[in-house]
Amino acid sequence: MCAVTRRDPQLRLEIVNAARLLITEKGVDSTSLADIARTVGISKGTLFYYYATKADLIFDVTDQYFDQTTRTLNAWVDEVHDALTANEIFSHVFHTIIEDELRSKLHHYLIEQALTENGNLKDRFLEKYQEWTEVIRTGLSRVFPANGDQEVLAMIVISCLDGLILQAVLGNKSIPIEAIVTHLSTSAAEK
Amino acid sequence: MCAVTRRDPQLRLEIVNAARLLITEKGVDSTSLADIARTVGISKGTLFYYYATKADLIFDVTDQYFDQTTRTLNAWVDEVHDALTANEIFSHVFHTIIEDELRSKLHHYLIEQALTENGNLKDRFLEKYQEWTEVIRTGLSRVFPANGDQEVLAMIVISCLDGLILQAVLGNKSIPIEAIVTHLSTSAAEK
Amino acid sequence: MCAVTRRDPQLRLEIVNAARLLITEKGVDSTSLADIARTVGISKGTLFYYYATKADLIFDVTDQYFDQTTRTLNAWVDEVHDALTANEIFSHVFHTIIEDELRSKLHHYLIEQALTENGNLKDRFLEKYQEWTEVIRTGLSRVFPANGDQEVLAMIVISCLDGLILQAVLGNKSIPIEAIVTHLSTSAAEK
Amino acid sequence: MCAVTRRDPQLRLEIVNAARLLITEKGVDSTSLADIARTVGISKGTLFYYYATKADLIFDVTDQYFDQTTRTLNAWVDEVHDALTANEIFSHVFHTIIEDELRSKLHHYLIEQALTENGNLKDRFLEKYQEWTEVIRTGLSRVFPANGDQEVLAMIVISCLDGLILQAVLGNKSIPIEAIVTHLSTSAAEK
DNA sequence: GATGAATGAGTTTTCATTCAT
DNA sequence: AATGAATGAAAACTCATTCAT
Repeated sequence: MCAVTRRDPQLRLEIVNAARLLITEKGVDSTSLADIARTVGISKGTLFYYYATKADLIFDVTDQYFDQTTRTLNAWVDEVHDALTANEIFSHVFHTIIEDELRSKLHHYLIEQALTENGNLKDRFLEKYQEWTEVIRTGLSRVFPANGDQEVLAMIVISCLDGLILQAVLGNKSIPIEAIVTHLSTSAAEK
Repeated sequence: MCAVTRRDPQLRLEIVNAARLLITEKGVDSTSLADIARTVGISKGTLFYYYATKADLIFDVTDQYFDQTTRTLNAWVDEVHDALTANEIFSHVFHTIIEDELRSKLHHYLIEQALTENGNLKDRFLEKYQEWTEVIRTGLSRVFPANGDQEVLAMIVISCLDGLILQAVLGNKSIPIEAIVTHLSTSAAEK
Repeated sequence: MCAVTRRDPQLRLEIVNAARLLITEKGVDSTSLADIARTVGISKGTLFYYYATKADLIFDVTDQYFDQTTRTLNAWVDEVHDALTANEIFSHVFHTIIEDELRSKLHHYLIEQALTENGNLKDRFLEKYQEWTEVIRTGLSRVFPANGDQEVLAMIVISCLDGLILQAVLGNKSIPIEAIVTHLSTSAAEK
Repeated sequence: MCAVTRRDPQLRLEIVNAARLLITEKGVDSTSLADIARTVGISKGTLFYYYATKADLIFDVTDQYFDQTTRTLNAWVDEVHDALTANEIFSHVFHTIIEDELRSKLHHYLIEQALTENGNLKDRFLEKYQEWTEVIRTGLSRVFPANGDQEVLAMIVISCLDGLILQAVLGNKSIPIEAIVTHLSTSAAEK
């Protein structure tokens, strides 16, 4: 109607949600625009009207994923307070992330897309990784005040998570999350 | 007739190498059999003569990758001896792995393929991860004898490596490898 | 949106007709989708838009053939009345069917396809044969009322027709249709 | 070795047998030369050495089939003597032919091939059909001496057989062979 | 005589994108 | 704004045939 709401934002959201759903199930390459259109219940023509190329749509899916991940991380950090031990926090975060198979798959499918495409998806991912590392660092600073190594520890935490996610997605059912968490939180405290 | 000389092994190797090269550059899905044939300098028919399906070819590429990775890991562990500190060993391994961008890309492209395909690639990856974890654990047991946490530490090391590789592949040029290595080897020693 | 007008029915019909024509000329296996698309004057992509697989298209060609055959048989039976002798009816039917070379070729090509493919084409053919036999039996019951052998005679008629069609398609120009018809109708009357 | 036995006749026979076997199972089009070579245990090169084209091989398969069929028919006719009734003979022949599913399939696959190819297979089939009709006529003349209609009856018998074979191959399990045979032999006798 | 590596023209199928309505 | 019919370029795969050894 008006210039601001060009292209019904509600439908736009539905498209992105459907795309994310299908990508999560099958990966970017195996998800066709016809699939997405069918899932939303619109025609391919309409889909094209909202997203001129598949890359544009993936862009928005990624954006949505980035925002959600960042919000989740921030929510965790906000919840950190004195009553919780480092071990408890780590344990909660590791379990939640590693056991969310759908999210993990999407994560890797989008990274794969970033590596393959020639656009700026790689840069956007890098930027996000820095942002997420910073959020984690902030959280760590509340648990272990006055410890110089927080940035390094944040990177270790994020890397470990990514690596464990990968194994979880591959089907590793016996990841010793508790032991890993204990090791990491102990080493953090001893610093 | 003779099973050993069936289908010129030299050409077979060339095909796998070309496939690995192209996959490393563009990913599995974006690498067509025509691309591979053209790179090797053979016809698509000949490629089919050597590999009846794309999956067969990917299988061998993966096999080759698995073998090389395992050999590299074993070589490192064999080199571990008293004169080296844990820090030195970790540093060497992390630098070598993280900075090998080609290998890292291939690693992720193959994992992506494992997640998407319906075959047994996931199982093969899982098996390899267990094997690699065990190799690392053996190495750690030489550096930190009589330490019960070696298995967990091995998983942390591998996960960290995977996570850092991912960021490296995405283009993160400022990974504080030394600091991370120091943190990990210190925490390992303190246990 | 509307199910009825989905995919221009006119073009759909043109495709089936072209497919039937080409199959009649060359058989199912020797008729490529590219041939059909070229004959209709559309792209292979458009052909796919109307028929996602070759099997789907063959299905419709077969359906059309079944319907036409059944209609023709029913029309004949409807025309049976007292003024006609059994010999006249048989003669008309045998001449019409045996001399329609195109129809006969299509018949055998489709049966061949039924024998080779793993789908349900065999079952559909069997069902149709039962239906056709029943139609013939109904016709016979009008010519030879109160004769218990009508079912057997119907099978003999259909089998004879199939066998003669086969020879006609192979090029036998001297099938003694009249003599055969006389023999069959006489034997039927004598029962 | 010598000019007469060029190309080991034994191997040639093995090739034809293997080809017939595979064609009987899957049809001509779905049987590749590689399949045949593999079944015989020779290379595709050797196969090509014996049969320069696939058509040549099919030619010999057909020849063999023609010879066997003619021999079988002749054997039946030779066995006809006074002690047997027409009904007994018909019954034996119909059962034997209709229930030999493999032979029936081969029969239709080869006819299909005759209709499709541009060679002289059609003519050869026609010739054989005339020969077979003549053999049957000879047999009938022993059972029903001094009956002018033997040629027509022979055609009816052959056509009926072809038609019934077709339905048998399609999977019709309830062909009333006895009733059909009785009808045919009675009508023959009444003439 | 026999081999099997190599080929290329062919097949069916897929799908992002375009565009007239 | 929305549609869906149409496209073309590409994909993986098949296989009869050729030919150097």
